[in-house]
Amino acid sequence: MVGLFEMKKAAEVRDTKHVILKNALQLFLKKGYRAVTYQDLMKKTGLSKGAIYHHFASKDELLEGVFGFLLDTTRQPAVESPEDCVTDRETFRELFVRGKLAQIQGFKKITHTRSLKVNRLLFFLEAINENDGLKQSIEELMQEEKMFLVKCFTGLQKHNRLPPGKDPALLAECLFWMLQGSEMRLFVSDDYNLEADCINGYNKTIDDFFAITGCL
Amino acid sequence: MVGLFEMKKAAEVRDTKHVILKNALQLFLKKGYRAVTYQDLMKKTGLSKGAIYHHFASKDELLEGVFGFLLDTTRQPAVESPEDCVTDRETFRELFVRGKLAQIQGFKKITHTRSLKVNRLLFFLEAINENDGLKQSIEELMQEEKMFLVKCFTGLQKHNRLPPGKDPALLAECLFWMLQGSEMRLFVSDDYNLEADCINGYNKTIDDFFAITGCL
Amino acid sequence: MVGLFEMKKAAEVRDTKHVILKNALQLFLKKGYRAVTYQDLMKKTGLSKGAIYHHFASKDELLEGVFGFLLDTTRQPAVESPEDCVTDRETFRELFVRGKLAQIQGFKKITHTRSLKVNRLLFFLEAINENDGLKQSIEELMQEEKMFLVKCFTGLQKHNRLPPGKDPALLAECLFWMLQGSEMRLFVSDDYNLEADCINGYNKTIDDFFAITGCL
Amino acid sequence: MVGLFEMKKAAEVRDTKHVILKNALQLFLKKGYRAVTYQDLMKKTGLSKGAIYHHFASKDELLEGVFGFLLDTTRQPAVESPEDCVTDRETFRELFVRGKLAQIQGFKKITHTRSLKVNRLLFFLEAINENDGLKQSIEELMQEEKMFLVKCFTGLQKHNRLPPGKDPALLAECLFWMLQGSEMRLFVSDDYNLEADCINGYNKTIDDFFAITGCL
DNA sequence: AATGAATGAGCGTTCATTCAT
DNA sequence: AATGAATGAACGCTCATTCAT
Repeated sequence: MVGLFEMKKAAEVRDTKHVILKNALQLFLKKGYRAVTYQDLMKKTGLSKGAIYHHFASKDELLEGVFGFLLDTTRQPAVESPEDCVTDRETFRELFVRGKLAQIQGFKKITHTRSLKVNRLLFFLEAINENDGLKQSIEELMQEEKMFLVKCFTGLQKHNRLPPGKDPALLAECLFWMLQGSEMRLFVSDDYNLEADCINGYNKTIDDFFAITGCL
Repeated sequence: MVGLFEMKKAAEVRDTKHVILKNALQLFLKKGYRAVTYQDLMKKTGLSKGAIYHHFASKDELLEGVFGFLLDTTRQPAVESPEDCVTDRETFRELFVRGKLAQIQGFKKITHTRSLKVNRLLFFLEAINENDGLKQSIEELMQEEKMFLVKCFTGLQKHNRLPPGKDPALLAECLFWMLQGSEMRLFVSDDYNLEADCINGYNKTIDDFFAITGCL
Repeated sequence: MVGLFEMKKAAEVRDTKHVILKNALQLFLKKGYRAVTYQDLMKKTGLSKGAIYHHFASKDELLEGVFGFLLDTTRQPAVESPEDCVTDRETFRELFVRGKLAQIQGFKKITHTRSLKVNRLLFFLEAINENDGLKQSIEELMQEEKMFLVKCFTGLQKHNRLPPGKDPALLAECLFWMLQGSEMRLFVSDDYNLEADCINGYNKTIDDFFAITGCL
Repeated sequence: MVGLFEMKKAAEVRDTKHVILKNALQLFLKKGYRAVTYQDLMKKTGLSKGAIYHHFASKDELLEGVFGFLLDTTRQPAVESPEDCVTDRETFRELFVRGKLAQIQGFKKITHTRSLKVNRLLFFLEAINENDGLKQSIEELMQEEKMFLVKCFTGLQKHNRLPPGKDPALLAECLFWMLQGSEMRLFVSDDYNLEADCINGYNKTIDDFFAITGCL
């Protein structure tokens, strides 16, 4: 039967591509993009150079593929109307942390890694430097996350959880940068347990933020 | 007797070393550490490979030298007792921004550059990755800056500028990460005027922070 | 019984082979033998690598096939007894040019190309270098053409068109090399219109030759 | 003494460069430009890849260097006023053949080779194909040679060695192409003794040409 | 007959480093 | 202190070829 045959072949192709992407991502995160060589890729994937080139015509194309792969596996599905779901600190925290957790778990599933060290940032910056398209993706990703926070704080305002006169948009932006900054801490620290440390970090940042701003 | 001749020679040595450090720093910031080759260094310094190797035995040693050079030229002299000088938002802002401005100007003096793009971060992360000693330096630097902020907020508390019940240490830490995060924005943005954009960024972050926390 | 089905299959085979030969020839003439890759061949033929290898077991075998194909399509049918047909310069010119024209048109039919630049020569020399069999073919071809010219000049002599005492064989050989040489001019020139420039070139060479030798 | 020292160093550099050029030329003539690899060059020169790249930044630059080297070593000094020296066939032949002989001997001195096969032509055509600058050089070279012949035939005309009504420029051009063509014969033939076969070839071509045109 | 995934040798080139001068 | 010729390992990439399907 033709159908089955072709499906099998297509699956194998996807498999090899997937093997390359997964292993390349792990290497890129561990050593940075430039530092990873085809030698490394060959050893890690068990494939020949030619096979990798058969699927990705250049290292840059591989970078794009890996980046897309990382975003696909990592991006949580957009939450519908956070401005309605979020009614207080706990619902906000739950929503936010749940999303991050899903991201981290997707990430762990493909990298089989517990630690990141500085290298996710390094990989991102190299990507930005090498490839203008990827730079855009990263900026869009940041914008998206900021908008999500604005909606959350709009929800909190609707339920009178903000101190009088506080602008939800301003609060959202401040929290966004604080989260960015404190995420850097993870990368600088030696090593960390992804789930525990990361989630704890997010929780602490949210608690601190609510404490210093007087949100409830 | 250390004659004039020896002094002249010593001065020349320091000169050549300085020429190498300055130009290497500019290149590292522009392209990242790994991407800079001895070819680049030769063209920029006008020296031969051998001359550079004469002063720095390897690329890694050069990296350390350049990093130390960057810190030396950049680090502002510690302010004595900020907890006494800082009495309100304006004295805090003035003190903080003055320090940053001094940093930026020292930086400009050696790099002759107005823009940084993403590459300061890239350079730092590469440095962290390549060389454990440098990683420590960076962490110490961050710790130092955090302590400075704690002292400032202690000063503010002494003058009743904090809302009741707010912990100066917590406020300092939150502002620290927010500043880190918002600095990232600069690196992601295409290009920026160091003095104007940077200082504006710091001012805006401080204003926002005082606005959302209710500090005066 | 050789059914319709088998005939159809045989025709298809010949078709595919023909497609490969035709396109390979065009590529070889355009870029030279060594410079043409299977990548190029795939793109031009629309076939897969495997398909090409199915019909030609190696690149060298393909070269032989293409060369034979070029000769087959290009070689004009031998003129019977030129020593009888050629009675003066005009009959000679007509006979010679008609043959060349047939060659060129056969060539155009398979290559769909108006220009050759240096590459026919390049292709021939590469062929000679790579494959001893092909070298022989080329030498035979040249010998054949020389003999044809000898017969023509014999015809001219029979009709008293040669100055007294001139050896038809010597005249033929001289014209042959002059034609070879002046053909080189075409390859060195940037580009040329096959029919017009080529035929004009032959006509001019013949005229010049008759002028300097005093043949009629 | 500084002068001697620097002269020695300069001589060594020139030596290495010369070694590379000489060996590269031999290889290019033997196998063609594309077919020669750095592997070949390393083996033949006894130098490392890096050393070759130190002197020639790319294969194309090496090609240019080799080509210039070939022309330099090969080009005979321009004869002054051939229109005066050439008075009859023998003075013409002597002048022409002497120049060619000098060329061949210069060539032998650098290549230590007796045979060329097809490859000088192949090398030239590849050079034309790869590098537009070289194409120009070759065309200029041909033009130069043609002009030289025109001057020779002008000399012959001045001494009444041409049949009445024969144009010296036309005769020169015809002979030029005949020489080109008959040189091709050498390249197609298996192998040949440079001095003997080449010079014999030129002599024969000249004799034949004088015979068929009636020049004296 | 035809596909295209996979191989592995080898390509031109770059690089940090060494060393005689 | 400084030069720059030379090294050799490794780089990203291309190629003709094989083979299971």
